[in-house]
Amino acid sequence: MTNLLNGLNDKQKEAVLHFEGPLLILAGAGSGKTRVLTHRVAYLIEECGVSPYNILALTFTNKAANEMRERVESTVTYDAHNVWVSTFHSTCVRILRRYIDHLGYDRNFTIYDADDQKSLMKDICKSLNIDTKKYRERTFLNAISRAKDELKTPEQYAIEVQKEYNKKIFANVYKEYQRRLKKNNALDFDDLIMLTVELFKSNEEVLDYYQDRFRFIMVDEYQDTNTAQFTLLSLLASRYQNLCVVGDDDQSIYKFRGANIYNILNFEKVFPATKVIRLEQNYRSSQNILEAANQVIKHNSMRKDKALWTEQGKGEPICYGRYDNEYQEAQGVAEDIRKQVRETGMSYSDFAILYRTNAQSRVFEEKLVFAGIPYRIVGAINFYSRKEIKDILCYLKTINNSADDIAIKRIINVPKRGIGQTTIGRISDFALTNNYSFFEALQRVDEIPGTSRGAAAIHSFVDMIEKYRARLRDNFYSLEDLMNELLEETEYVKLLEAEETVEAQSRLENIDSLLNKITQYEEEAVEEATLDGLLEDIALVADIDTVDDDTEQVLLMTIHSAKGLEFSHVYLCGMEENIFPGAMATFGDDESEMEEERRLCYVGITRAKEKLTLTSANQRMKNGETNFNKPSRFINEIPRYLIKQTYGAVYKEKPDFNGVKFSPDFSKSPASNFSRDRKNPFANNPYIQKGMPQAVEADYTVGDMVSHFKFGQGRVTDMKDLGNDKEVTVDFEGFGQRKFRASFAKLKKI
DNA sequence: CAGCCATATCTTTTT
DNA sequence: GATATGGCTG
Repeated sequence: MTNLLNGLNDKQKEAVLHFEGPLLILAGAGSGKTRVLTHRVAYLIEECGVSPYNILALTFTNKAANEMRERVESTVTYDAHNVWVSTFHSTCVRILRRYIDHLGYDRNFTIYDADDQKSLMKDICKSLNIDTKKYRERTFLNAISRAKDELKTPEQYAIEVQKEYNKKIFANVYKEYQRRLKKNNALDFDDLIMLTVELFKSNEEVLDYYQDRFRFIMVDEYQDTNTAQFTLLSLLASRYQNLCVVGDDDQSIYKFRGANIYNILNFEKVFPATKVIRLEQNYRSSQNILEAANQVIKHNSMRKDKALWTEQGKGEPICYGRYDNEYQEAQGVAEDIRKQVRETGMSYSDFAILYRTNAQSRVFEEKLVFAGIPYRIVGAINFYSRKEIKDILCYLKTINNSADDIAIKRIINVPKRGIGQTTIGRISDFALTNNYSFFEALQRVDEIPGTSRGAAAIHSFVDMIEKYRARLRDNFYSLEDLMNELLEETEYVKLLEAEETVEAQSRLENIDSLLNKITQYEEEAVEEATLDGLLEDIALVADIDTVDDDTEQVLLMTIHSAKGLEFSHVYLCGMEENIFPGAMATFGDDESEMEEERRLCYVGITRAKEKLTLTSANQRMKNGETNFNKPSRFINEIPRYLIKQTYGAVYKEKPDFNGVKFSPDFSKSPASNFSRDRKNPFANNPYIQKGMPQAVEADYTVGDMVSHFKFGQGRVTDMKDLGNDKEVTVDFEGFGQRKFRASFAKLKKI
């Protein structure tokens, strides 16, 4: 008992010692919430006699679940593995695998990822004659996802929007989408939650069983729950009312995914007996970092007022580096990391580079490779969404679930078998009119007119799939053998080997990793290793789940992915208006969007333990356009005395831009906030006087000597007219020939 | 049917 | 810049 409370502060102890009834823990960043949760699990088991079997702990990522499971197992002395620690989605899959037949689905259902959803939506738009130029697939999918977050069925959705004429099409699409999912025996991510709720609501015995099983429920990152998840929790907890949720409204950053902030703000209203405990002492960050975070988040109006404090010292100042462009920014960060590692002996794993959008990772990757720094990019392209991996998984999905049209269509002609778009179209139409699945239509290919050319290939494809199905059904071989034989028979590997390119080589390596994953799954499977178990394992992993904290590598990821993690040194990069906060939040008319961006900034800042570095670039390429953005407003929201502007090398070297001095106020960059496009680079440039001809006038010409701030003196050897600009070629002493845009290079005639 | 090139459009953020 | 689509040719 005593060691359960060792080293905990009074508030933490109070939370750990809470036994029955609803509990809301408002836990600020770094306030030791995981510790509280695990110790409370131990307390319930060891002091209150609760069976581990009756405890459920829910998280959002597998990484968080694994960490909590490990900590529970090392804290609790017996039977800890019986505690159900899992993500919302895995929990629901587990329940649905047992009972989904009550809802008219088959128990070996497939889980669709974003790619599969999009393919399905494409098919639907085609068959409903919807112009995807006018309405993009994503638009529908987003609307459907939001509806499901709110537990709205297609029928309810249709009733709700019947007065809005332009929404009618959405209702139709949603209805068709859901119909096709069911026909394919497939569920999307949102279905996992929504259908579990539906199951509980429609089936008293099932609900009864789980209510009794999960007598004590704990939820991490509660601020990110949506309405469906909240309903799920209320249903489960309604009998015993032992629901303990931990969250921080200041860290709510998933509104776009349907997170409902009122779940946390109104928790006490829904559960009137709630005990509320606030954890405000931070154990993670230095005082300077915490102060910066507090000051930034203070600018939000829609929040529960609170302030984190720490007993730690002030620590290092927050550094701000301002660079000319994103390449210099990345180089500056890479150099800084290398310097720190060399001088202080820190490990590369102590560093994280965080940014707002995945697109920003590319330049960092380039510079880290060049600097020889080991790194790992989290997110961006998930391992399982690589082409070769998806192809092979779709073979497995096809074998597992014959109703999954999307999977079959993806691989029916991969590798090339001479089954083209027209043939697939004919089969698809045939399937639709006769209400067959795509695979059933393939089996009846001889009845379909106009498909004779591909018929032989289709027969052998069908035979192959059926062969694997039969062997798997008869337990003929392991998943590993299955996959090896599949790779052999389809010649997938052979064809890649024949390519002899670097790209093919990396694809082959990825296939090897997938094979390893399969072997590992079979070895570690708790219950029987099955094909749909494997596919589900794969469908529900996020990229962040596979990150190993002990590997010597710098981590690069979005701030969203970094939630829940901590690092000694954090670089928050791309701190510019229109990047962070993003343009959507700035130009939208919804103040709450800006507040969400600010919370995201708060999350980013509070990831840092010892040192925080902010960077911005004056100029940045976005969607093939060069943008000039002001430094982020969030930088200005941090008190100046906390910030040390360090290696803004360019800022020092070039104190002016087109002759206008930089203001000492970070935000008042003269060249701020206009963007230019390729065709008309000066359209929005405030430095081009109105009425002036748009073409750039240069006071030098071929043969003239000019000077450049970096390369020194040189002779102009060529000038090419680009319409609105000129390309100038200069031969420098010592640097050779360089090409410039006259508008950018500030060349002076001498 | 497959492979190549031109073009359009785009970006938040993810289980 | 990168990716997805559409049209053309062999």
